[in-house]
Amino acid sequence: METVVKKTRKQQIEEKATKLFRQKGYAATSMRDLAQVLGIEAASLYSHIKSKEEILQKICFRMADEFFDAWKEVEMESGNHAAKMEKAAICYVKVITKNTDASAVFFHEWRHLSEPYLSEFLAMKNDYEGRFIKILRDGMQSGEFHEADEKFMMLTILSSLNWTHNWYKPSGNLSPEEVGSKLANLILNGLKK
Amino acid sequence: METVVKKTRKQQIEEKATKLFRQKGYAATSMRDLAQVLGIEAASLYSHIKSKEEILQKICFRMADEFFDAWKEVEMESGNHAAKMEKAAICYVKVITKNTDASAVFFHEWRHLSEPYLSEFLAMKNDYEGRFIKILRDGMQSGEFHEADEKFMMLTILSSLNWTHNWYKPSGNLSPEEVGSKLANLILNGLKK
DNA sequence: CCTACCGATCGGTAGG
DNA sequence: CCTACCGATCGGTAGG
Repeated sequence: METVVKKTRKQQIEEKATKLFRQKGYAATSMRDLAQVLGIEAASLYSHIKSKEEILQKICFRMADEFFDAWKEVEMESGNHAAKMEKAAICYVKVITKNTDASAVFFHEWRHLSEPYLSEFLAMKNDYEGRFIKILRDGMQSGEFHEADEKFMMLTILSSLNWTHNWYKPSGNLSPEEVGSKLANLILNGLKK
Repeated sequence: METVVKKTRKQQIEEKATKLFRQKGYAATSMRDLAQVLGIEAASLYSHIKSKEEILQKICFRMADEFFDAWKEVEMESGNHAAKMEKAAICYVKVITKNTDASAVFFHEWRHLSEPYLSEFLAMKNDYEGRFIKILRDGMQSGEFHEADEKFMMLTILSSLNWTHNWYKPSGNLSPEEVGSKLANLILNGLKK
């Protein structure tokens, strides 16, 4: 049923590297490990990529791009702040669940980026966190949300959303939308009846 | 005001290693890095420790022990399930905030443990998660909590609690108890008024 | 705790 | 994409 897309060697390298970086961590994954998975010699990798770190950069910045793309949909949400937060959670979780391997690398291995990529990455992260904070602040000002420390709230919410990369199984019975919606519901309404 | 405790060389090694493992990751930290921070030669480390991994084992299992110790206090809580969950959150967060460096290593670097330590570690993690699930299940059965997937709830709650290692500053104006209590409140009652 | 050193492995290049 | 190889660095040991 799926359209078979011919993958370039470079795409194959990035895909296998993503899996390995997730499993073993970036630093503990050698180019020889990667080559072996692809059935070629380590030296041959360098016909397609410039360096080990280049692969990490691709993974991290592609994920960042996807998160920013997803936000466009959030901006179209015209409901109240709770609806905006739910929409943000759903869009965010959709990006994560679409590629849990790349997400894991994105969340855990970015610190191995060298400058200036590291600074750029952190700036993007900060920007994104600010967007969540804005929803929280607006919702508090309008009286819709409880008053509380915005940053504390943002960190707590994002940690719940981020963690989905670690347990979401595309083969399970929850769609990305359902996961995002359920998470938003728990965050907004709480556990207690 | 603090009591000055004489630290053994071994303790100093473990302390500095914890900081480095957190900053750079376990795999990317070399024994020469560690020796340099201590002002000695890398070879000299081996008079005090058996191997690099032994340090990681100590960090991970000491944290695990502290989490289990903390649970004893949770068991003494005799209130309703919401009170039990709050108590569990507070005790858990207290352990994390007491040592954010070791917690970061505990949460991120355990996968570099070799067998049989890895299996033992995962078994303990599973045990601990089960304790949270039990509170959730009991609270649902008693009608105190909303019905929902227990595992999903547990993962969401724990991810919020775990993430405190990443932003808690002992120098800030929130005590560990306050952080745990606020997190529990957000989880139990939600963001919405 | 040091000097001296080990074999293994690392990311990457030259040249085909 | 391969063979052949580079200098650097790794965790760790021997012997003092």
